[in-house]
Amino acid sequence: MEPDTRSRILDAAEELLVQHGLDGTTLRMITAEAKANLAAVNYHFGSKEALIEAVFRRRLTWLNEQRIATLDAFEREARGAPLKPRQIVEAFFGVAIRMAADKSSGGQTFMRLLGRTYTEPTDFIRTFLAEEYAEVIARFKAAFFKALPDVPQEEFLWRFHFMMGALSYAVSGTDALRMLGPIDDSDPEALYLRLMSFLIGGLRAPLPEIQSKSVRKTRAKRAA
Amino acid sequence: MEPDTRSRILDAAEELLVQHGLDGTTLRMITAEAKANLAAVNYHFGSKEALIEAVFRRRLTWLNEQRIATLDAFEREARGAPLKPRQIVEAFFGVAIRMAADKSSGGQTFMRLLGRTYTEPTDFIRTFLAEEYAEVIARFKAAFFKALPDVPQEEFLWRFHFMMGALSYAVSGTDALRMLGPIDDSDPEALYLRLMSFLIGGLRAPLPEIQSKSVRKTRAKRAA
DNA sequence: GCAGAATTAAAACATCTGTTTTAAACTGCC
DNA sequence: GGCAGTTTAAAACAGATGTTTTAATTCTGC
Repeated sequence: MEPDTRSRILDAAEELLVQHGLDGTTLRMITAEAKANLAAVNYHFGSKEALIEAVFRRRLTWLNEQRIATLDAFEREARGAPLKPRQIVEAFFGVAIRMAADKSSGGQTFMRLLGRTYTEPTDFIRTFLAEEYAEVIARFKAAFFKALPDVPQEEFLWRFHFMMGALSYAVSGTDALRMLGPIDDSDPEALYLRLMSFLIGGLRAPLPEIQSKSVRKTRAKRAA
Repeated sequence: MEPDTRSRILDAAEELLVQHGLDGTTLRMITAEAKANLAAVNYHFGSKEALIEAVFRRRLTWLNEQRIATLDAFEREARGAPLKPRQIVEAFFGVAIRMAADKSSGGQTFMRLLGRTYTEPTDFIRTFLAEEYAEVIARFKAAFFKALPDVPQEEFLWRFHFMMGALSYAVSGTDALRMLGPIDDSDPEALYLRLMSFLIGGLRAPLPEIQSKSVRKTRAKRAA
């Protein structure tokens, strides 16, 4: 209860949002948890939407700065040479999962919230995410294309998307995971290693032989 | 408008649920879309929860039957020998993504809904999903352990979880994907090939060297 | 110590939610 | 044709939601 009302509301909102989702979390739940008055949300943030945006911005800005800083460090070290795929994956996904592992700073809660919201954006959160991600995505696309020039752009974008999905589930909490059976998720370092192996394996997998639709049709005809 | 009220409600609900989520979809939205009366939902299904459950059950039961049937076919063909990992991935994830690609039967809508709901289960939907998945998970776990006896169980469960995440994003619609840049998602067959490559690459990646926490501590001490 | 601003508190607002009730319309069957 | 059961229609219900209003309280600079 020590911090000021505004911070208490942010923390409570973050915690509750990851548990109950954007629509499922009410202002009354938040203010009760934060031991603040109901009207305090609209006073400090203006609206529920603005509060949610503030919850995201607080952590996401920092996360993406970390990603870029890590990428910068690797590139400085490489002196113009392409990075190893492993380094790029580390800078983007490794940083994220380390943040998720950081219980003390509340990063765990946030990463679950982010992964959860990513596939179900409300209109206002979608535009917000696009802004917040624009720079970091441009940087990582460039780094990847430089590191793996033989991988077509489109192929890479899909793989990046798949990797985001794996990351999301990795940090999404264990409800879905427990369905698979008894499993230990208490070791964040182990999770980090597991996810990195998986992602790099997927990223470096042999390219599928994709033919354009028109080619497929032509060949099908010829075969017939 | 041709089919009966009950079916119209199911279709409308499925469509709206994937767009607005479980809480974000109201009965009034559903009945308006279905051109039915508000009370028809409670008349035909009893409650909103029961309607949602019906939406899931209608497709999920069929999907999991398909998965098991495909696995059965492969195992019959193998005559007791372990399946190839590629076959098992095909039976579980390939079937799912093919269902998602099937626009005519509404499978596309449903797979997006499923992927979206998987990480944010309400209590009632969590228990429902656990029931509905129990058999199929047991079957696939067994098949995988037989095919890859060198992979520790825990490692495999995590990878399976990651693969579910990749599948989820693969079918989750393209809002998140478009953030990455202009990309063509109109070819379901290409998506299928891409995802399969990625999944198998991740599944067969080198195992990470994970030490137990206690070992890590010991080594850290020794190094100091 | 006090005026003025910033913050908190409490109550009320209109609106929307899922559900229920009541009545009307339809359907199949003798 | 008329009557049972089934389905739709329309209205109303209690409760919850985000927001606003009004008043009290606390904080800040002088």
